[in-house]
Amino acid sequence: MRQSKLFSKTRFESPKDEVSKNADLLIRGGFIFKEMAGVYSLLPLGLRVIKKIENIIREEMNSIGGTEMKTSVLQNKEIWEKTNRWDDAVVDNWFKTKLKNGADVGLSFTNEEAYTNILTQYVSSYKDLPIYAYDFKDIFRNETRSKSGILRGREFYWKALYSFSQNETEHNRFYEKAKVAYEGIFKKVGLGDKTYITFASGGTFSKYSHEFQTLTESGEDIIYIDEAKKIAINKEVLNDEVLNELGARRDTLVEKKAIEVGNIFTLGTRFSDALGLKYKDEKGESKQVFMGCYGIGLTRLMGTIVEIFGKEGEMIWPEEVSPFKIHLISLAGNDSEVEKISDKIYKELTDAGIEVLYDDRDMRVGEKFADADLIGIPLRVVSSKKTMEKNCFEVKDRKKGEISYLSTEEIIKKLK
RNA sequence: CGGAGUGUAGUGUAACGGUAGCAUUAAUGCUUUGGGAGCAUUCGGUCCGGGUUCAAAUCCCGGCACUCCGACCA
Repeated sequence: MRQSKLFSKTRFESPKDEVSKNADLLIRGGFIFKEMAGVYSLLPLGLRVIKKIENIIREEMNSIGGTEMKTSVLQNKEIWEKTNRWDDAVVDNWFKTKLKNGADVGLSFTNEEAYTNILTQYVSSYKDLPIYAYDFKDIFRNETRSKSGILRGREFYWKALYSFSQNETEHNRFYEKAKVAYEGIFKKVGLGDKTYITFASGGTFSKYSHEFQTLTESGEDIIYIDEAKKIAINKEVLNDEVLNELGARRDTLVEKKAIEVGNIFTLGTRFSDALGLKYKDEKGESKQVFMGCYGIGLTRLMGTIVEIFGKEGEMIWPEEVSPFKIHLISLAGNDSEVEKISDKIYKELTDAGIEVLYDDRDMRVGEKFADADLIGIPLRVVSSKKTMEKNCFEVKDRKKGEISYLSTEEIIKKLK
């Protein structure tokens, strides 16, 4: 993409109404636009990052048997009354509205009811199970206080997968697979070494749920890490009994702040009971479907990546989620020869299937480099009179801080 | 929802109750071109509603919005 066609502009100064690093850098880089507290639009660059994350998650979900679909945002009150989650006294962060005919509808704050209800139509035999269905969706939560930029918004984008199994044994097998898939996701988006699988409170059907917590000072959660076991325990469930059970010792635990970037938990039959999701087993006996839930907030994940990799006035995206692979900067000035060469490498890289943000604007170097620092693409390629004379391009690995001089072919090779 | 703070141009900031200024952006021209360049000209603003006053960005009341701390986070 030619940067001259990118309508978003970087900002020299921090917005005065944001304190969190993620919102500061994402707004300054032109990734998001603040609509109101806790509500942000995704600009072209931000959407590209989200799509990258989305594809990473999609691949992992599909690899463990997930089937993608899309549930509606408008929700039917009757369904939620059956699970006792319509009443504001029970769930206080609903956004609710009315149809013209006066009927109440809600905007999805989660998806258990929708999936369970849909599947009552389609599941009748043990042969229909298991089912692993998921969607990417805008979710609405009427938080009393949104905070920390895009980490806790009133409207956000998430992935939720629901597993429907014949029984707990079958459920547990998938649950363990989901854990591995989640680890793969966080590794791929660049958070692997800072993200810990964390024991958290479970609910009716299991002792624990598992959260994926990424260590950072800007986190809201307190967790206790056992570095040797590579696990963590959420402060909310930490007690002697739990320590005993997990074989951990208090004196080896380290207290850390973290952001919950994902969670998986066992739902059991709570929703299938309430909504009548049953199947007939081999003997013709009626059984309740056993459920699990697996969530990741994509917008929160993007914010977390910025918290981890952002510095003052500078961002370096992990390669897998970077909006483009290469930031090509042309320092042509008035030199039409340099411009020709810049256009040429842009075309060659693009033709090779590489995503390039091409800074073809007529601006000074300082400004172009400052923009590149904010936009955060990890690989920067400069085309200038200097590089033209050397018959190559300057390639900077921004993460390592290394500069090399390569031909177009060598750059393509480097990215393959 | 409780507490604290803040609302001035697209952005960031000044102004004792007395001419709304500076920087940046944008526009035009000339110069400049490897880290937010220089000169000149131009455009653009006091959150909303009420009150006090000869006079309100400034004081008072109400509303709205935003930030932070706490509570909450299925």
